[in-house]
Amino acid sequence: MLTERQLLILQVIIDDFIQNAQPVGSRAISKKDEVSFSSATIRNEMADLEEMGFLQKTHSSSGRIPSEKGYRFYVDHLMAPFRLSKQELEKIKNTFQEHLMEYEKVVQKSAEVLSDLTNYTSIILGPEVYETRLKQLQIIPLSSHSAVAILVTNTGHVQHRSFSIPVDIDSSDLETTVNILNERLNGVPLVQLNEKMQTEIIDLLRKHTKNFRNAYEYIRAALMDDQPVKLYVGGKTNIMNQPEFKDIDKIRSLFSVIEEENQIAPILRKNADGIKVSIGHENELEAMRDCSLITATYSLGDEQVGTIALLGPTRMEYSKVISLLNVLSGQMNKTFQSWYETK
Amino acid sequence: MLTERQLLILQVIIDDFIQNAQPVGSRAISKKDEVSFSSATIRNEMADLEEMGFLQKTHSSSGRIPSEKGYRFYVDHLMAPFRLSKQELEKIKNTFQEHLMEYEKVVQKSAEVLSDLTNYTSIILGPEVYETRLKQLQIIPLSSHSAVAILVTNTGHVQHRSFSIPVDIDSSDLETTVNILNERLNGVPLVQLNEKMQTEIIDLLRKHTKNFRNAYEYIRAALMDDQPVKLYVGGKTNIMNQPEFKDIDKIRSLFSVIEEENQIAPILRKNADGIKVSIGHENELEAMRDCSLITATYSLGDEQVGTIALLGPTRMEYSKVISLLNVLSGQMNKTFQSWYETK
DNA sequence: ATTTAGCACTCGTCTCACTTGAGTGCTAAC
DNA sequence: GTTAGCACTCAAGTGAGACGAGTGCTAAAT
Repeated sequence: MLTERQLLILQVIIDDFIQNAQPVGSRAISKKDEVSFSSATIRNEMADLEEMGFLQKTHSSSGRIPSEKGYRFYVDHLMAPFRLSKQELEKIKNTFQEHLMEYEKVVQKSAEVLSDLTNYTSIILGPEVYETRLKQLQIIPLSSHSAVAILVTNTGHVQHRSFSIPVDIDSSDLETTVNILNERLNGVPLVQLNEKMQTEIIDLLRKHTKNFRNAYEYIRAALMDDQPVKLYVGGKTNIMNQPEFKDIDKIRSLFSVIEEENQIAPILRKNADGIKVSIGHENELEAMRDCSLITATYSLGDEQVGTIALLGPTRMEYSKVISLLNVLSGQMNKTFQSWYETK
Repeated sequence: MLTERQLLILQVIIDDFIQNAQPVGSRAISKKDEVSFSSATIRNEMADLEEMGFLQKTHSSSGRIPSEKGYRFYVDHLMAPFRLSKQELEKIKNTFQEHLMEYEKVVQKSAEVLSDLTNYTSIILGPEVYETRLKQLQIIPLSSHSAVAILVTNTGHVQHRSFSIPVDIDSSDLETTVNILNERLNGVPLVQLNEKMQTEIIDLLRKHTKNFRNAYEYIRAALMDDQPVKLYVGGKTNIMNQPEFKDIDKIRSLFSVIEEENQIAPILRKNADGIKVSIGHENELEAMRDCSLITATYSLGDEQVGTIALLGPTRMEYSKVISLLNVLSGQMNKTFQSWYETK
């Protein structure tokens, strides 16, 4: 167990290091107001803390820096709650002021605000589109041999796909198909769409259209194989501001992670409610081994959940970031709830 | 005027430097097969070429590197045409094989292929959406107090906007308005939409709807103030592979340029037909002062024009890039023409 | 009149020894 | 238990020397 004094010293060291990114020496600590014992005493305590794995040295005669275990302890037990400034709260509020009624835009703006207020990189994962429900399906002909299929969900999400119409498809068949689909599939979650089509609609279509298989397949293909996991990223270049990332190779590998949706998306997706902090090697991805990722969730309406995350060095302002994510996800929830209340 | 020998030497130097990114010395040149004179002779010629401004030294006793004037001369007069390899041509073709009928996707793929084949960063500016013509307008209600407005163009481009419906708007008014707009505005270029609405449609609307001003304003606002200059970027991290960009500050400022659509878009937009090469300080933007930007145009249907560009260091494989852009823009033209032929 | 060989000179880069300073660990005194 | 004192460590900075790639110039060769 740690003594009071050790707790204090650990906290001071981590706070200082988060601020200055420099190893913290015993003399520097002894000068702080909240510390009243001599540097020698502190040295002894630091040696103990190091032995316990909370601190480490960059070289044998350097000051201490927090280890990942140290950060973990800090986040779990030590960290003082952060009071966001008036301006910061104001900035967040403003994001939700202009009420454009599209979650895409709100999310994009949120990502920008987050990265702006933190100097880290924000990543927001859009909500699971497949949990949303079909509102309307439409085929709009563009020319004699092409058309665009549009799918609208209850959240106002629009998904579309152009396709060319083979000669053996009758345009009235297409129309009939769409009508039937609209009638029968309204309110069905996108994720069940395929299944429902296969089981319930096919017979109906067979009855009412000449060449049902073709028209049906075309509409299905046009709308189904999209993979709409949208990622919104803000402040990509902020990564480069952090002194721990002055190495180009590190930046490059981090960028690859951020740009590749299928690398980062599953990691963000699998978070339960609340705020989760992943420090250094707690992250799955090799490229993030000296980063911390802090995630929170938000929900759109009743069912669909998205994730907000901030990516920074392990030397992160955990306290501030967590406060920010709390406030922001709360705002998002409130806003979206008011749009999509299902009562 | 330059002598034959000077031309040869200049070409050899630039070719070599483009390959190796190292200052080229007289001895290295004299060893090349196509060069038959001694290093001393070459030194003399190099001194002359430097005096004329085509070459420069990194320090007083270093080999020569091309100046911007040197690159300019190379591009205009010296450069040997590049023969693309079978595999490269194959890769480009494959991009257009799977015929997804959406220019957005084709353009995105093209950007990826370009950056992939060059190790530079590709930037493609989407076509001027406003030159496309309105195909259909739709309002799809989401709930009692919200709806999504969808606009489809003749190119299959879909633009949408959710909005909340104020209580004083009658839903039948909305419907009537949309019907009238569709009837009257089909085929009108988006850029004229606003004007046409103001002049021709307003009277009609006044006649047929109770509270025309509101419904009309809402639809207008919902669809108009989007700014759909889409930028497709491929191979962002390629920038970091170039040895001239091992400085983080340079990378950061370049990234800012690439990410900020309104910085780079106007520059790309203002290109005439054909291929244009901007070397170093010929670029307007400060951040691009040691880059070259090579742009080409493509057209979608008959009127709308977009731009493909490659961004790399001034030490760029001009010859290869120009060949690639030629082939790719040709392919894009061909593909899009077949989709949107207006006969 | 060119072209070339030869040589002195320049400058960046690498290495090595040396210094400095921040910081530690340990011991002995308080 | 706490602190002062001191020897020790190591990173980072500095300056001298060696090296090598490359130049410019001059004088000889073609």
